Amino acid sequence: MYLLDKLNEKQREAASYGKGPILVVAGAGTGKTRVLTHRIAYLIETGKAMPWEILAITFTNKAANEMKERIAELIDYSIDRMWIGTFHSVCVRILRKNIGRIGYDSNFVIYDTNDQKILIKDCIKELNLDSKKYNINAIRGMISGEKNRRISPDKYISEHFGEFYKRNVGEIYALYEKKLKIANALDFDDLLLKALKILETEEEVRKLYQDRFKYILVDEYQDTNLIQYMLVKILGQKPDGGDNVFVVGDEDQSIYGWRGANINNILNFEKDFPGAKVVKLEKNYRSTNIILNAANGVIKNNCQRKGKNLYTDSKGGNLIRIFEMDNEKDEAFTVAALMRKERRENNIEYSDIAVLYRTNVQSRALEEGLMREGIPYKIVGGLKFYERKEIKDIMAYLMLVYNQKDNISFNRIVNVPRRKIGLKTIGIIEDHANETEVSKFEACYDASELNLTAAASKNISDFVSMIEMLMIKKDVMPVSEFIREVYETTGYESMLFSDDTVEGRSRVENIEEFLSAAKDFEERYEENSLEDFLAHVSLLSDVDRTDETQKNTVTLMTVHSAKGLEFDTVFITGLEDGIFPIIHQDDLNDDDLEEERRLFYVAITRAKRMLYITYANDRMRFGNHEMKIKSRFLKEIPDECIEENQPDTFAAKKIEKLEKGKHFYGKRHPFVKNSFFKGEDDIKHERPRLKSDVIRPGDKVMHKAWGIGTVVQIKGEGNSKSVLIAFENKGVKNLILEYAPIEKI
DNA sequence: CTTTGCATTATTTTT
DNA sequence: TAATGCAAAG
Repeated sequence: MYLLDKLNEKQREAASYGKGPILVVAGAGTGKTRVLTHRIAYLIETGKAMPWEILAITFTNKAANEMKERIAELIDYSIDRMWIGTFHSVCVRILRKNIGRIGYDSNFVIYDTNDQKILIKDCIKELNLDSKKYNINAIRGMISGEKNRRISPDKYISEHFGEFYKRNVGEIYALYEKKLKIANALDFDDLLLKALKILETEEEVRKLYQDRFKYILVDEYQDTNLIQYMLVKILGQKPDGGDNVFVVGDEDQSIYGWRGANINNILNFEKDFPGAKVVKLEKNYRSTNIILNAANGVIKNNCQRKGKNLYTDSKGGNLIRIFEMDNEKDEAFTVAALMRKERRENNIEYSDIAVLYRTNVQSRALEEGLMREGIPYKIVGGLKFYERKEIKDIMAYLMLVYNQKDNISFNRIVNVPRRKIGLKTIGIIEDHANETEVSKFEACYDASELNLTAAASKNISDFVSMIEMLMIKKDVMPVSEFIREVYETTGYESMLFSDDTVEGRSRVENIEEFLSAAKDFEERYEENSLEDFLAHVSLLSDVDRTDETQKNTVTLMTVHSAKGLEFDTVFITGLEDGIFPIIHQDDLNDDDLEEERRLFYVAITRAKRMLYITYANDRMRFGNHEMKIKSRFLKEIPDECIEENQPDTFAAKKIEKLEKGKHFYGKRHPFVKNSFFKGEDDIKHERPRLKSDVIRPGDKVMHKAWGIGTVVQIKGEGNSKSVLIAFENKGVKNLILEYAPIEKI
């Protein structure tokens, strides 16, 4: 069939497989997305399924969108009614329709990690427990873990009744669940759990979806957890008794064990789904032979794997260059210098370059280095737009208007902007809410009967009427307009406008950006109600959130975020023992080490052509200098793939210069040169020069000495290109483009 | 009721 | 280092 012509034999075998369970073991870069999209297209084109009879589950929304686009190119049918999304978004869809059956209202809200923590904190306080001994993050993790093992609070308490600490954790867990229920809210785990529960207990619903989804496809199967496995299992069951699931994954890329993902889901697939077919894709189309050999050399040290060896037709490739650096600032500088070199010598666009690291904190030093060096970059997951206060506040308004039981959102905004509703007023409301077992907003209706001052009572009722007005408006306005309405009528806008600081202004800008994101959402999706928007925003992953409009910038991200992506040139930074592999508290068990190794394997296999690895001898952590030794993983890369380097001459010269120079900064350790880039003058003349193609007559430029000017004319070619610039008050100057300290503005 | 300042503590990875 | 929390003062 022509559709499958472009696939290799193995890929075709997988894509055209008939009914029954099948596992496609797809190594990195072996074309698994291709197989998935072609299989879906194949099922539709051959009449085996209609678009709405297909359910495809991806790891991120971005992956889902890309898959939709690719499928749309392959087939003539409309894909609108095809379900493609993450486990979480698919479950939300199921829940909106059916959650009434298990005692929730269909207008539930989704609580993110941050909301969870607030809730847990409230629980600890309410139970009069010592907040020092009960660590919120740890407890959040424990609750999530128990939920995913389907252990109820009661069960947990009875299992640990003799253990004081754990019993109390159980009490926190119980209260946490109760509070969620009162708020008609679900956390991330609940989205999957409640959907599963409905499918298990409601036969009608189960039959409906089992019937509807004739074919189920799951990507990144190695990162599914117990609940996700059960969802796949139950949805995949067909009337004829067979399981109809098509899963794609790679045990060597299982990197979410800490989140409950179970590598055994993929390792035991054939046991779990009797009669399963297994197809292995081992031919790699992404990386050079050298990079593949390095990756194979590393991953073969793992035991938890079925074993496979990636190969490629392409021969050779560039050696992997490994750099030993003094500290993280040098590391950043060297990365920047090498990037510029790649661009200059190999014509590599910045957008084809990625810098990967193990932990998010490492991005800071890199960011500073790139900024100083004038290399455009974007950070995935770094500064979280949707976690900024102003965005969370507006979101809280939206959530409260949507679901008046949402106590977390209520707390967030009752008094923002100031409405003279203080802690004691809220306390009284809260007590009343607890007594009568209603939400705080609902408790506000009784404000006049409570022991409040007249003023407080009035303030509360004004607040209530404002929210009620918005509740009416939400149904008659498009989301983006409605959000603006909220922004204005709640007084949030005037609050921001009255703040004249830089911070205040950037908040206004952020809100504007948020509004345009809402507008964009409204135009892009057909299901674009407030409800859809709220779910959409809650379920965005870091990769989904990154600004795609910024072109030609390098990308900085964690290795986790890089899963599924590829770049021409990749830098893996911080290859130090204790950082990568990360060691938490002195212990690193074998399972953890294997996961770290898989993570390193994922990092290596992101690179298509060129791979750089760096490590620093001294890294600043918690404001202290720490001595580091190079990662044990580096020894696992076969020698013949590596070229060990000192920083290249460009950087080395610079370091030398600074060493004997006067730039010794740092308050606590004056003897360590830790502010490498503070030497402004040294940097300035090595800044990237303006490329002639980015500057045109009419452009405004900033010159270091002469200030702002306008480009009049560009003369000459190549290196000798010169530019005529008219400066304000300084006359017209002729400058050699290559050396001129000018920046476009 | 709000703001300020000092002290403490946290860093894996994220839907 | 930077973010958060708590106490004290305005």
